[in-house]
Amino acid sequence: MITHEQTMTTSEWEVMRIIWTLNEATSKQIIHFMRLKKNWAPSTVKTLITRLQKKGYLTDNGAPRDRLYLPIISEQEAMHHALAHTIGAMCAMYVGQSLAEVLPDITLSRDDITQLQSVLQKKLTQAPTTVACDCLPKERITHHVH
Amino acid sequence: MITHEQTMTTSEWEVMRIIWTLNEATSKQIIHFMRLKKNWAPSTVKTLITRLQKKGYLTDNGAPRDRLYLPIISEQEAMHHALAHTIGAMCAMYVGQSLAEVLPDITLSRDDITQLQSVLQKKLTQAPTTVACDCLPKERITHHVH
DNA sequence: TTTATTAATCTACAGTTGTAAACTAAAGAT
DNA sequence: ATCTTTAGTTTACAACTGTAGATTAATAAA
Repeated sequence: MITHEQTMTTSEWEVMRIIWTLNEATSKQIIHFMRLKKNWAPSTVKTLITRLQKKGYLTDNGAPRDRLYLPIISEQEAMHHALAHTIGAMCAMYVGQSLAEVLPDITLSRDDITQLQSVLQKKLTQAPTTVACDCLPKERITHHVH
Repeated sequence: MITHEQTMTTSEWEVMRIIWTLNEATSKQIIHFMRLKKNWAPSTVKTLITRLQKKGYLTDNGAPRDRLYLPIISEQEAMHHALAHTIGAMCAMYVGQSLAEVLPDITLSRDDITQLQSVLQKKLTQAPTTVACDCLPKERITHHVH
């Protein structure tokens, strides 16, 4: 099987959150927090770190010991991608509704809200009346000549 | 390894979109559309259908042939879950910003936008000034008595 | 410098996913 | 009633994930 797009798994994501928040971290720190969060064994964390490096999400400062691991992609970038990816896989017709359903359960700051409102306001002028379902691929109609 | 939560994979999701849109479908129809969308072999689609049934996302009308497959969960429900799941795994502090970044690239109808705006307006009164990062688990501080 | 400690690498292994061929059982055609 | 065509069931298999023990290589301690 040819692997297409390299995505972060949920476990890997958890590890990245620690590192993003600390800006850089030793395996010891990561292990510490992941034990608190998920009660993972140290080796589990090590494995995840290695995989994240292979996937190109993480580097390190090359120290032979007490090495520091550093994110290659920022948390905001990663979040942007993840969100765009999730939404991109969905039926365009229901995306707006879905967002409206999910929003009430999300904690947003006053500034977030005004920011979002302004973005929406800008979109309003260009907004179409309806959004069509895009779940079925276009049937390329063949004209049967006879 | 004990499997925790049963999630739909992206490939399974593609299959579900077809069925959701047709309301119910024969394997023939699904195979047809998945060939157009992904150029999958018929058996591939069959496998996915079986897995979706095992995971409880799909049933069928029991016919021994030309069987109809029916979704157990609605597209909107599934989308709601997926979106909540993605957002739930993210740093609370940046969710608002991420949404604001992604919104411009999303097609929303005029109604969607006003709907979203009204939801946001309602949230505004209760909204906090800031949202803290929740990437690190709470360190339970132990008081060392000596 | 020998030893104990700890960090990093290697190996492991079952379950999931992407991808599909082979086989079997209905139903339609002859 | 037999053959052909489909639809459904089994089997396959490599890559990816979750989860972690075993081994080796640096350091710190004795």
